Amino acid sequence: MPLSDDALELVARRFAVLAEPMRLRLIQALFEGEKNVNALVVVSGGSQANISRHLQTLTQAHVLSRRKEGLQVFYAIADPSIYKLCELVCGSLEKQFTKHAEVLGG
Amino acid sequence: MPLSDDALELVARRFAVLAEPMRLRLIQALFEGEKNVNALVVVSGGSQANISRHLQTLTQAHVLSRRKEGLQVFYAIADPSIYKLCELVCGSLEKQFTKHAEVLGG
DNA sequence: GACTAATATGAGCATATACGCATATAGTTG
DNA sequence: CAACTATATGCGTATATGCTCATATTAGTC
Repeated sequence: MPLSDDALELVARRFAVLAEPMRLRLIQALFEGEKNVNALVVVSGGSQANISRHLQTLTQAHVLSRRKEGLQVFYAIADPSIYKLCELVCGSLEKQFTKHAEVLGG
Repeated sequence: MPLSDDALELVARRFAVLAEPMRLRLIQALFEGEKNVNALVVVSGGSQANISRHLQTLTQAHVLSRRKEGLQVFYAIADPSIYKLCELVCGSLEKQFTKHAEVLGG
């Protein structure tokens, strides 16, 4: 059964949220566990403003969760499917390169 | 071990390729099996030019394969991980809505 | 070779969004 | 309340990309 137009839009938006290197870097950093904004700024190498915006995007998409504690805000992976998504894509890309290497190697 | 910047770019691009509703519609149509461009134009409801462009994007990303047969060009799913990717995202979105419904329902 | 059919592509436009800069808001401490 | 810290946001700009229209290319047919 095909997905409706609305469903396709949602799925597309979901992928779009994951389609930015900086956001992937943040997600990757959070694989280690919950972190506050400043820690994410440091580890990602981005500007505070930009990181804040990306975190907002990820949170609105329910990829991350947000927890306020005094002055700080802690973010964490909220959607466990993210782990498998990233694994799948990485695996697929690896296969692609392996094939490429085989072709190049003869 | 964190991914390199280059790897993150590749993963992001991979997600970006899947971040368009029209491309998802094409992929979904191809779940049934190989189809030529015209069939995809009809089923997707898009213009011939636009569909051709999207097919190019998907092929360059190695998501689809391309087979020429006379005047026609047949496209098919080349990367099997696409199935699981879509399943994962759909499942995750369903969970989100279920949760939402629970909250709304009390 | 002229004509037709199937697909691809060039050009231009409209929209989305990532980023930087500056500033606003929320919370803490003196 | 003033000063400070941590995070968020308004605004402008640059870039990317999806779409359309027209046309090019490729391949088959008479």
